[in-house]
Amino acid sequence: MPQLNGGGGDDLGANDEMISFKDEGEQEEKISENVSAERDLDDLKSSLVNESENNSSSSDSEQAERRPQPRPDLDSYEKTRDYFSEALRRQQDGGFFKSPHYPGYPFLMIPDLTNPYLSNGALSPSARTYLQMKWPLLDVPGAAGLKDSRSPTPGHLSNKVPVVQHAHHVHPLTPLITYSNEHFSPGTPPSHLSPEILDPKTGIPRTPHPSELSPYYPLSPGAVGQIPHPLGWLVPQQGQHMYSIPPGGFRHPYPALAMNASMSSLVSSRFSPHMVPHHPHGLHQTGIPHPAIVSPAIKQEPNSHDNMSPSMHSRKSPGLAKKEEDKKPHIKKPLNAFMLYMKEMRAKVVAECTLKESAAINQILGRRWHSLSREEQAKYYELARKERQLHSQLYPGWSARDNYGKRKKRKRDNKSDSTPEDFSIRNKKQCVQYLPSEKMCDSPGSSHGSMLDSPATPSAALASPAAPAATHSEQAQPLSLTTKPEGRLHHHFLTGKPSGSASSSSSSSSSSSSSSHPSISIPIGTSSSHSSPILSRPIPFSSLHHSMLSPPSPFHQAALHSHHALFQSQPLSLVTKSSD
DNA sequence: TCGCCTTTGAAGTAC
DNA sequence: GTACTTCAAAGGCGA
Repeated sequence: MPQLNGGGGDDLGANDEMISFKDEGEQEEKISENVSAERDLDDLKSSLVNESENNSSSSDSEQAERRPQPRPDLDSYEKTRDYFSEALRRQQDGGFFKSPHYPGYPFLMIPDLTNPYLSNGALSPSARTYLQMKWPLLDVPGAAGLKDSRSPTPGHLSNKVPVVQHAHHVHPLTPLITYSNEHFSPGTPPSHLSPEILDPKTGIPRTPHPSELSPYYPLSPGAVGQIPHPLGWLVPQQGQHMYSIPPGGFRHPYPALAMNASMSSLVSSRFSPHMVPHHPHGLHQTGIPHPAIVSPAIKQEPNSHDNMSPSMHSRKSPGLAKKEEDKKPHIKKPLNAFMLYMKEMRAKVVAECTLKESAAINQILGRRWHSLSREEQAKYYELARKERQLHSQLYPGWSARDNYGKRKKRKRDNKSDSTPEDFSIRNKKQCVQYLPSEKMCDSPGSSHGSMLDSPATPSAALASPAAPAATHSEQAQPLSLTTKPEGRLHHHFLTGKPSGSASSSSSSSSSSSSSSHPSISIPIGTSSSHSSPILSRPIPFSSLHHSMLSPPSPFHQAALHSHHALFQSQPLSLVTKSSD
């Protein structure tokens, strides 16, 4: 499969071309991409991306200092991730701006990321090498150093690692999740935390092995953000976090994780009072704060005194509960595969097309997502899966339901209650597309849609890289043409759920609706597609870069070909919205 | 200032 | 089991 580059490369994220941003490009383009175009593009992207990124972060040092950081502690692991990914990317590519598969998840690219540690608990050579390569500036201890987790890195730093990572199973997301933002719980980190560290797999508390403590967190990203650091450019720029920690971060169930930039102070005073987890009710055995925790302040007020978990709140009396509900930290949902992908690729897309509107960008990303190879998607699914796992571990009692109604107003509620007339009106309103019609921007890829639906075992899918394109085409059920766009309203309408298809992610018991990728729902003429790629506001196509439109990748072509019979007449337009 | 727009996926509710 | 809803990120834009 052309898109697959050496499996090994994958792991390291070296195969930049897997999904070249310009996948539309044919080989010739690819060649050029790799050479001059890439350079140009890199320059362009770098400048653009940096510009945008730096705008927000402008110089880390500067911003870190002047920016009011209302919640310095809440460093987004995401931003951190981005920074590091970028840094890593540059480091790895020698300055070239390539697109790793997981820029945001550099560690995920560690070969055998699932087990970077040797049986004896020591970091595996490969992992170590990886770390050193990826985080050279982070002072990754050498073999010996790694073992001595305490020496290079403060004990307080080390203790957070285990929180996220299990002894023998380093969570790929660990690095992302700025548990670094975490705080260290005071005192005797290891000893005190050890009992709280749960083995992700077993759920049994375990004592972190020294070797697993510091290696990945020689420096907490968050801390980096605050400390003038040579890695300034690595420091998270936008103060946003994927999972921010509530101001009272340490009061929430997972105080230990709350460490972050603000924690810089920690560096000096590790045991600042607020850092000490109150851990009142033993909400969480792990005492792990998670970036997903967002204080209501983020969107509301950061004053929550209680760090009670939602579940805790639920136990309170209605009135009180409601009141506290406003204060309680908002634990965000873990990002799904697409979201992860979006976060990673958004900057690139923005850089390439200069588009700023997320709606348009998301359309592009959505198409590109479909154009991703199975393996590539699998990686994101895997990441998402792990993130969910981690999230569930961190917030055992959390439920997506907890966030229901948190939003001020549900967008487009009309969806459910809209009448046909409404649709009609809406359709008229949406007569303009953000993106050009399928012809222009739609890629066949979009037609075949995601090949994987949260595969239960993405890794398994990956495990068989040998799978020929044909296989892909088979699995890649083109059909996701689906329509998610239309799907919103009736996406199940034709859904033929993939029987057992690639189905479902491990957790995907619910992959239900969305997992119906393979479903063949051709929205032709369906007016219901309010979620079609059609936007009310037009975006000049001129602003779109050709590369942004998902191009037919070989894989897509294969898929299309195999399904030609089915789709020949339906090239896939994502949506043929009946706008008339 | 707030909500919508858009995307996919996960998880929830409702039937 | 199916269908539908909500939320997750993002940032420009309209009201």
